[in-house]
Amino acid sequence: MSEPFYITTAISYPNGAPHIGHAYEAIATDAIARFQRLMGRDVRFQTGTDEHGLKMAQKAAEQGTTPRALADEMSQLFKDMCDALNVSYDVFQRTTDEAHHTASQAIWQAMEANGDLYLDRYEGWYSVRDEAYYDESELINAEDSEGEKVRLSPQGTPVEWTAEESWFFRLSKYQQPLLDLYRDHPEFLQPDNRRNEMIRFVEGGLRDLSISRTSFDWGVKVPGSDDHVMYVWVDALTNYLTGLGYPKTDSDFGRYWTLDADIFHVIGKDIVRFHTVYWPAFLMSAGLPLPKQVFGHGFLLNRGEKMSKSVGNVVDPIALAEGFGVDQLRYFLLADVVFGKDGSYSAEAIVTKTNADLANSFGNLAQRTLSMIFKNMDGRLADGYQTEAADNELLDLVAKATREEFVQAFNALNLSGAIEAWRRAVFACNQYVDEQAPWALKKNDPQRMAMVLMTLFQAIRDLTICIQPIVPEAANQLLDQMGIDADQRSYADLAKGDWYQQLVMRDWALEKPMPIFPRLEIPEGESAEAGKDAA
RNA sequence: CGCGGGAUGGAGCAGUCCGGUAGCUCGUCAGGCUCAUAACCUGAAGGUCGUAGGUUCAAAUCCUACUCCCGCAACCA
Repeated sequence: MSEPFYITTAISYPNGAPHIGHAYEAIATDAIARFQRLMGRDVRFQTGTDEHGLKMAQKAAEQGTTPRALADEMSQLFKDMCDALNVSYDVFQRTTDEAHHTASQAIWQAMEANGDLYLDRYEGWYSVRDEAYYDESELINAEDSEGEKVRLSPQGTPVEWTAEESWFFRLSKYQQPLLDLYRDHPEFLQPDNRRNEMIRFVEGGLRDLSISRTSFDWGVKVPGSDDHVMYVWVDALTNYLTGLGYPKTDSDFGRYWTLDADIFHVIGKDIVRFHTVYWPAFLMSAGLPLPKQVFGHGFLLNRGEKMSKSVGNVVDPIALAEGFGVDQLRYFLLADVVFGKDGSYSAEAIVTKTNADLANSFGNLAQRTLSMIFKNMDGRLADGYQTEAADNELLDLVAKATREEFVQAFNALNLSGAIEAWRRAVFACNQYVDEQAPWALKKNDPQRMAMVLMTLFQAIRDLTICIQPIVPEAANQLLDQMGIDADQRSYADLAKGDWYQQLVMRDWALEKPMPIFPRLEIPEGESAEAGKDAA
């Protein structure tokens, strides 16, 4: 059996509809999962929703519904989004599932058995209106209507010194083990700048963490303390174990969550602390293996501005996918945004990028090639294929790009770099078409024309297999058109050459080719705005 | 001294860790081709790589100071 590879997105907090950022994370993680499958790994891919906590309870109260009903409704939206975007998850884990409560309580008890939990009082500045504690340093000094000095929360609500009984986790105990982890395993937290941030944070000292609440009850009950629910992050992080069957060891948990397994969390840069400080500390405490890598990706900005509901620039990812195409959206986000950095998107950027790369360069390359084969060779592949130097050069270049450059960049999580390597190979193919001018050969050297078209057919097959993780749907369609068997599309198959002869032997014939990437138009209004920006 | 990110041809970006002819896309201009999705190919113009110093034979890249922009400041990907 092939090597296990466990990859997850963060679970989304569904107190609002999914936005482009959720879509970005799901798509990026999906691309990596698909890539690893094509590399022959036994991939387990999980995503889901984190449905507990105060905000969900508040939101439900506002809407006059129950937290459970709200969670059901909102969670479904996230699942629908993943499905709409071709996200190939194996498990969609909800934290309200019964099994998840069991798992969370199990890890709690494991931490408790290790002596890392204790009951104490949590004291701090509490805002009743926000239902949240604030640090002294966050408070704002102000005066009330009578001119009395008062302290306000960052949201401008009154705060009072409050004490609440709470369970604590001995996070302080794990300061050095965590620093050792960052030092000995720099790959644990990527990109590097995020790791440096965390090292600085941990070096600054870790306080024990309050990990239970008594002020509301929408959460996982603390074992033995029925009036306490777990701090949402304790239960949220545990979802990565739940979906594998933890605490049962004879489950997938025993296969994917082991000391030497690849365990990979893809998360947003805002929650790096939870995944690289709290999570490994919890796992160490519970005596469980740690993830191999946590990757904090960047945020997407709408035309360079942060998305916000008040500005009204929050975009529904499903609407984007419907407007521009799922593969187009995926391609844009993965090719145009450097993985790990913030990126910017806009309708015209998506249209420009995907038209240039997918429709004009790659789609048109496939279309012009397949059309010529269809029209001039009855859609059949030439038997007795004889190459010349130029053909070999092109095929070598494509092989190098798809089997080496793309794979190396992808393994290094340089997704845009991988796509860049692929794109350069596409350019080389178009260049080759121009130099060889098969339409001219058609008149004076049909033999040679056939060889040129066969060279292109092979190059396109390689390019299409290569790009599957990014644009799975279109790649499948094209490979279908080209007669490539579904079980001959892995990266291992790239190095094999017998597929061509197989097609010849079975007298396979191409049908009239259909363009896979139509050109897109910039929507009305968007282009006007672009003009305004330029002026 | 709160923390972090950014400043590279008209626009958007890569390159900065590991100094050595400044790269990509879009846009513009000129030419070629006509197989193809008004697509493709070639060439050109356009940058003192935020500012000022420093190290070096050599700095976008290392060091120092400064300016401007943008995020964050314990639960928003």
